[in-house]
Amino acid sequence: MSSRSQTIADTLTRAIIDHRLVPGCKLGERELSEIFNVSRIVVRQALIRLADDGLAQIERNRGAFVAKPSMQEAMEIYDALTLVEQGVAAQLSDRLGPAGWAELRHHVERQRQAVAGGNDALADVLGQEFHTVFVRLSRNKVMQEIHAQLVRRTTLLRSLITADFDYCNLLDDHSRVVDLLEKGRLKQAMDLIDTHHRAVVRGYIMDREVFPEMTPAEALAPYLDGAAVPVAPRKPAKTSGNGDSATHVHVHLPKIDRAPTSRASTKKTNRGLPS
Amino acid sequence: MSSRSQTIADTLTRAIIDHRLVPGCKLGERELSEIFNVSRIVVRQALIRLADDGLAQIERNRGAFVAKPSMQEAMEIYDALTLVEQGVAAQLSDRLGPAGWAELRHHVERQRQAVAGGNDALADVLGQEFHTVFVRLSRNKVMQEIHAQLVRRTTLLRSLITADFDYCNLLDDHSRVVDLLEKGRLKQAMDLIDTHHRAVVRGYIMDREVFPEMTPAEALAPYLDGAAVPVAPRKPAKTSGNGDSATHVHVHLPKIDRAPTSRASTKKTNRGLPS
DNA sequence: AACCACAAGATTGGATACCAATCAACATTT
DNA sequence: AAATGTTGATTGGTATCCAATCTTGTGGTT
Repeated sequence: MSSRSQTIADTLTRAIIDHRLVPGCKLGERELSEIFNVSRIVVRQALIRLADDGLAQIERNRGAFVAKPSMQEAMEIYDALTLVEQGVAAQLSDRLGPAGWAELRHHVERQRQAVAGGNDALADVLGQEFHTVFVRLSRNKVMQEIHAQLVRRTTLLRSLITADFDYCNLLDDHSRVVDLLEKGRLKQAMDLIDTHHRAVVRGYIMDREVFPEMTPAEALAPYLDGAAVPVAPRKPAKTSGNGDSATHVHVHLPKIDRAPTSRASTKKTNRGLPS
Repeated sequence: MSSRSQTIADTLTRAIIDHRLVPGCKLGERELSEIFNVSRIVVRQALIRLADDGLAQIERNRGAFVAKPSMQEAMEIYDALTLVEQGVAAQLSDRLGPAGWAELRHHVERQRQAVAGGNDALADVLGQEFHTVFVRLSRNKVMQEIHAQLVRRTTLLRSLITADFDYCNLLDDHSRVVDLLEKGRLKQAMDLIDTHHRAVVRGYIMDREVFPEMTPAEALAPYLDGAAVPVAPRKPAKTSGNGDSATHVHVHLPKIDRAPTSRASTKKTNRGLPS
């Protein structure tokens, strides 16, 4: 059994990438210690882990908040992710054996069937997973961990932005990347990876503020007893600034202009996560 | 001022990359708390940070030790580093302006002068720094942090292995990488980066055990009062197994075969760090 | 009404003391 | 000598306390 602070950090990480804890949300020590029924010190250790992973930021004497990356940082994260996946692609094009290619194709096929069957939730999960499988085939655990961390941060970003892209065009990218790589057309594959990520980023419109729809206690409740995992807790981001009806609690506001500035033209919200 | 656990983690990191704390060395909570004059809790937080960075490993109910990566992990770290630097090279070849190229050339020139002047210590530092400057020019803080972390881990590796390579051949690699990149010969530059790192790794012979030559208290003493930074505390790795004269304290031994197995043909020890 | 100063409350960072569980090394017994 | 307790040391964790700092609310001033 690993340490308790680790399991709490894992739970918080889970809640963040599930968008149940949104950027800017305050993670108070006392509050969390009551939720998890541990001492404040264990909570603080968990928060240190989160901060090291870039998912939270700790401000001295102010406390910890779910990280709220700037647009600049968002671009950097996607650039880094692109760089890593391109590099892995280059390695795989040399070293990957038949079994590896088969696994990639199998995965793509499973996702295609999910899409065909209308199972959007599964398709989303598989789409996310593709990148993970891709990197795992490099058989480099260090690289895997770096990649996983970047993926978590991109997932965090998605609750801060409003997606606005042509979703369907992204569906075939995975398949084409595998094709290109296996045929040895590395350059084209790398370009496609770049385009793939750029297509996601370009559609992003970073909203000024995001309002939590529940308290940390409510957000974390589903994870506590190790019971049912919530299937699709994500809702489309509310971008209208005056939607102040619900309990907008515990959000850290810079106390300046919470004016309604973002009227995103939401062709398609990021309910379905890009992959 | 940042938190105390952060400064302690920084100090320990420093001591590790300076090879004053060697892999396997036990980092006891009570001992460190007395050294730094803080409570055990702060020390534990610092150790969590170190473990997250891959510089320490915490074993449940056993304590924290300076990380002792396997040969496999060492290869993976170098592969990851290669991948990152190749990716940065690809980005720079597109995006870097004249000022950037000038900075790189200036840096190489400074190192060359240091070598010419016989200032080996400075040359080593500059050689290490080149990679950092290189990545910084990508203007991607996320990538910088990932790279810095990998560099720290490679530095850690160097106290676990015995270098055995032709040192002089590496000296010009930096200059040639800059040349190739500026001329747009990206592929060759990337190959050279790969070769550069491979040349380092291939010369490595991983020793079975490494014995600390001082207690953590002695190792950390120079950093405590923020006073003099030790210039070159590094000694060539002792590889003869029966050199059991000094105080081999606090090392974590698996209790099996501490037999003298490594008789490295040390053409040139890694007193001067490869860069 | 806007604005500044100041006091009160809340939160964090940290110290200390204490306890249970576990591990390691030693001592004992066979 | 090997197996088996026993004991001490270390870790993981809790509870309590305290100082420093931040936030907030209050009240006076313009």
